[in-house]
Amino acid sequence: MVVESSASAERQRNPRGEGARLRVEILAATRELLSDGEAVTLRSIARRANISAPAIYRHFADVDAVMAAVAEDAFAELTASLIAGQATTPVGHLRAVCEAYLSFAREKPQLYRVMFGGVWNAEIALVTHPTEAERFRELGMNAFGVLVEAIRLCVADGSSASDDPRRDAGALWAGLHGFAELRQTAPLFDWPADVESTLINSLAKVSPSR
Amino acid sequence: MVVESSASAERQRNPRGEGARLRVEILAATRELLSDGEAVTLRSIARRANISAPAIYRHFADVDAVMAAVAEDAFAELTASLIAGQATTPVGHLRAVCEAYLSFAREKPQLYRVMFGGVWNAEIALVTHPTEAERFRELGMNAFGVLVEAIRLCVADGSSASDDPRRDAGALWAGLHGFAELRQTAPLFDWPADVESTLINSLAKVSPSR
DNA sequence: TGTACATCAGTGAACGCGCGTTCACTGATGTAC
DNA sequence: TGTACATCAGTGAACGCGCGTTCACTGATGTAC
Repeated sequence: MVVESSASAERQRNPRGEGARLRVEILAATRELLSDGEAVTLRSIARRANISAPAIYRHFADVDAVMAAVAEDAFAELTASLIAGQATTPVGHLRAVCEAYLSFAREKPQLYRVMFGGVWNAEIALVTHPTEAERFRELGMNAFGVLVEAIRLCVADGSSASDDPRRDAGALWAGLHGFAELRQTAPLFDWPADVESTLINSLAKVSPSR
Repeated sequence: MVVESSASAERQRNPRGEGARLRVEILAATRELLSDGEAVTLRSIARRANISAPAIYRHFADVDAVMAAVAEDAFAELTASLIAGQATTPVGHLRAVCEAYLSFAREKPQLYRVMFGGVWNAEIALVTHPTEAERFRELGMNAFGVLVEAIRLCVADGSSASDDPRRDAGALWAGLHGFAELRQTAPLFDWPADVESTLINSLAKVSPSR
């Protein structure tokens, strides 16, 4: 049984200038709900963060604003994880980037869906929050740029036959996204073991390794 | 203003043996909500179908059962549309299949998401409705089989260099799905015009046409 | 140094809403005699 | 042929719930004098 009013007994208020601390606690609580696969509502966030529901309004305009902040952090994490790998060759780097992308999607599926899965309806957001939509486009382009650059390095190196890295990176992104999502959505489908390498080899036009 | 109780004034009850008629009206109402982008709830379905909410229970166990029936119909439609095209060559057929897939996803995005988008959480359904999950696997396999067969025909014809049509069809499905979804989710991304043909040419290993 | 006060982080009660689900019912229609 | 009755498609009121949002408030803490 959840007793919402017990919050005050367990929390102690943040000191004066540091109300911003609650902001990060709210975001952390939202992430927890997502990773536990639970429903994200303003009230469920408040319960997780052990605060009363109205306290969220001091930090966010509404529940969409919370989700936007979560998504923004997630984009930064994704981009960081894409470039985190160490590789000795351009092709090795490209493979590491793709693997990092799929790992992110597999390990944080709900978070991934907030970013790319249309949970947060893009078409509506485009109309109602044009500034935010543009911000996410930029964040997405940062991540996409890593992929384009990885292919470009392979081309420069002679290991990719791509004649249009941006187009091929777009197709590869589609392939990785589709694979990441369908693996979740259609787990009963008997996925061939080498779909990932097939996507990379065919779309980035590199030769199979080993 | 919606007056729910006016339903009886406008509808006339189905005759005795034909209560099943309401079943198809319920499914049609659900499809309308989806294509209008409105929320699908038991009550919203009832409002659309111009019946009272409890009337749905005579035909479906719950709202999930309605969605399952909608998805089932949609799979049949998708498979039918994939094989509807007339083509003179195997490669032409393959391209027509892929185009039909993307058209379905573009023209009925919400319906497509019910089938593949994880709106209807696959992992949970797997546990709670194992029989239904298996049923959907079969329906999905029917559609997928069209793609595999299209590549096989190209191989037989000498126009595809695929050495594993099932694997390449899996990768192509991922690519088409990812492209279909991201085009919706990330409309601000400046998609290259030829992503579709790049996916087909590279993953089905056929040479560019014209 | 002591005290009055402004600030501000957060609470708790309350609201109206739409939801899924239940229940007893209604009333037209087909059927049995 | 007429009538009583069973069937059955669908209604309408009611329930408890969780939701987002509002509002007046509380009470600890830093600051001004």
